Amino acid sequence: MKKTSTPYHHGNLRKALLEIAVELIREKGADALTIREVARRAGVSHTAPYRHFKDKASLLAAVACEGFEMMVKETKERFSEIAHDTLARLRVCGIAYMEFAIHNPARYRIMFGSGRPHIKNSALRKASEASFGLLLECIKECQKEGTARPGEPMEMALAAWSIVHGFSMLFIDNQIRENSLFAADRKSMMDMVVNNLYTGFRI
Amino acid sequence: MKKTSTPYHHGNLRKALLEIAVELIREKGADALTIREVARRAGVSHTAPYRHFKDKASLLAAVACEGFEMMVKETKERFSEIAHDTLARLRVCGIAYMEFAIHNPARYRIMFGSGRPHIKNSALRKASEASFGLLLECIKECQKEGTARPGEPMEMALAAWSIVHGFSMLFIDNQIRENSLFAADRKSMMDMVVNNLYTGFRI
DNA sequence: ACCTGAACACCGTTCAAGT
DNA sequence: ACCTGAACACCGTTCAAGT
Repeated sequence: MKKTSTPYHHGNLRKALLEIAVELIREKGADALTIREVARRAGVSHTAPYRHFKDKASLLAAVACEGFEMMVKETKERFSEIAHDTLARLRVCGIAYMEFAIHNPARYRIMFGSGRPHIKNSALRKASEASFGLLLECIKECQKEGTARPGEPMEMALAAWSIVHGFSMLFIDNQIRENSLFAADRKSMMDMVVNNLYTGFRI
Repeated sequence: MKKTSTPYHHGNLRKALLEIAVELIREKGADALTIREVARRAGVSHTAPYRHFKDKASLLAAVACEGFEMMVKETKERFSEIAHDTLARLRVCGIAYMEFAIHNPARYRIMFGSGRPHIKNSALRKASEASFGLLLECIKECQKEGTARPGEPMEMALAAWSIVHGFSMLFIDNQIRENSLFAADRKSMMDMVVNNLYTGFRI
């Protein structure tokens, strides 16, 4: 009756822990993410997670890392669905970013979590830079084709990142929705954001 | 030897607790903000704070509230220092916002803290709306004078808020500085942000 | 009114010990 | 290798009791 994986060993505890962590945050908020509760749900002792993650911060870093990878993947999928139009791609870059944040608020908050204790995690850094790189490339392509004004691409990417990140944060923290000052729905608010960045305030 | 305030009663515990809370976050990060540690530093039992704040979230809400009031005050002070130039005021609105965030990162993070548990606090909401109102008025004035393009002011204010909030968050979470992709200093990065919003990406 | 101390039900982390 | 249980030093919150 012995298989390669026994009932005693959990098989893929690491993966299970990550899934449970996200579940937990989604269900009960960031404060409910407790290493002991994750272990409980996994049916494992509260010290078992320490075999897979150095500490709580490392668990959070892993969740964040997955998040950036998901974001990049989703954005690329959208790219392949549209014609090769540089401006459309730039727009998709922003929209996909905000939609990811809004659809995965718990995870997104961890990705940019307070006090960034886990930023020195190198896998996480690499994943986050890949996401930024996508944006940067889009801007450069637009400039090459003449659909965006000339200018330092890095500066423009920073502005673009700021606006989509700012909107996402404000939205998921209910700083916008509950204000009731904004009548518009999600979709049109996201359009507003990218349109305003493209058009600017100048006359 | 009896004065109006005895050594037994603390006098102004509430105020002291708020100050200590900010100190604590600045020194040791958000995780170190513990109601027990605040009480310890105030030289008071760990349950005394509950006389002044319903729970930890209420303490945080009070800290956040003070923050918005400080931000509005600082922005208005800058207004009075410059000529009455609508566009300059709009710019100052953004710069003052980002500078407040960067100079008070701990407090700023609480103001937009994860999971907004205290947003239903009405004093906090009022203070935050006052800050947004300032921005909204600036935009309307610019439109009246023809220094900003026409358009729904609310939408434009949301875009402006998003970009300065996004930049502030990215900066204080070291998502920008440690990237080392950006050679620029604080001051010129903030200029970049407002310039990009004003100019836009269009040709 | 304002403050205290004990108590309760939790945490994260460590470490010797088990299979 | 992987997991457990007890232990340590903490939390937030409640509540009867003191001045």
